[in-house]
Amino acid sequence: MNTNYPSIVSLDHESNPRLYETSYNSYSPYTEFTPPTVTSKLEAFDYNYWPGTPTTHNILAIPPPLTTNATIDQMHPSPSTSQTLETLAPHGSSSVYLSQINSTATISATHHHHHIHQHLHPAASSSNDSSNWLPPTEYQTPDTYRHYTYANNSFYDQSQWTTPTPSLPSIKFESPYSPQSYFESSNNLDQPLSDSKAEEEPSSSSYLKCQEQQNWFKSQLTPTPPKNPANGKTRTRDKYRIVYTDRQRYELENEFSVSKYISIPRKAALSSALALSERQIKIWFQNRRAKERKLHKKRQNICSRQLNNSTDADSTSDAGVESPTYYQTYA
DNA sequence: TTGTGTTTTACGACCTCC
DNA sequence: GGAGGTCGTAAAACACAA
Repeated sequence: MNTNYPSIVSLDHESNPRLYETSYNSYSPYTEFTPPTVTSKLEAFDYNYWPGTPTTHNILAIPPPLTTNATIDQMHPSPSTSQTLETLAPHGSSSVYLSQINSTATISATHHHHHIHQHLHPAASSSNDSSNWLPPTEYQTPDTYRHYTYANNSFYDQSQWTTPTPSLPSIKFESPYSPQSYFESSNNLDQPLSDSKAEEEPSSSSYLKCQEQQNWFKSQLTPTPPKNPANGKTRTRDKYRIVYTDRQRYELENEFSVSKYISIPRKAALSSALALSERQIKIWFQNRRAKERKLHKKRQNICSRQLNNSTDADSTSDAGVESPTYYQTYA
């Protein structure tokens, strides 16, 4: 079976482009991990591909409306619009329907993940409120496509960008985060294509635009930097701490939901995938466990108060997070 | 807008384990 | 001794009521 999958690299078509962080905030609160409702899927189009290093990802993919020949993912059929939802699974990975992003969406990708998305709808005032969604006829076709061929359970990149359709207005991705000078030197996340593919790229405006988009996306992997990252210290007078992007938090939370203690290989993988140092990953997990303990303690206090239990001597236990055995005595 | 409380990064002190 | 754990805390970022 051969199916052309449209892989879209698009500009956000909204007049006020929303950043990745905003969208995640709106339907997938990383702090609580409440699975988003089914309806929220219609707020965004996501396209994903994996040309690099190992990582784990959650993916949402909804095809553009013109892709009538797209295969519908049988595992996650759309509840309302049977022809428009699909999941995309290049290179043996799988992607998911957003409503399941926190339950069954953990994906072991074999390659680095780059992610560019397009909002198809204005944000719903609530996740169940579809009254202000744009109708499908209002979807905008992205200006460039890249086709994959699906065969033998794999996707094969045909390595050709479509000719841009009438150019979109020039949209500058002026993220408030990540000055270019910072992320340019930070890592190798600007390798969205395999080496062999890169030299095949036409030096067209669409390709340059694509690169610009990838740079923008890369900025979403890069936290607000310290003023002077070169000195090796992040706690400076200028910048006491940086703020992680929602995607970084999301991936960290995802990992935390799998295990409260991160393994060394996973730490290295996350460090690479999220453009954070291993020390930052380690400390994030330490802080996250502390938060868990704090929340658990609070819940316990409430519970014990409700039970009017006067014997509260044991209420300081750390049951929220199970420590490694050799730390339990210390704790 | 401002004041205030909470959450998020980041670290030091101190500890255990290997 | 080094890595990584908890605990406590600083300060930035954020949320929100007034």
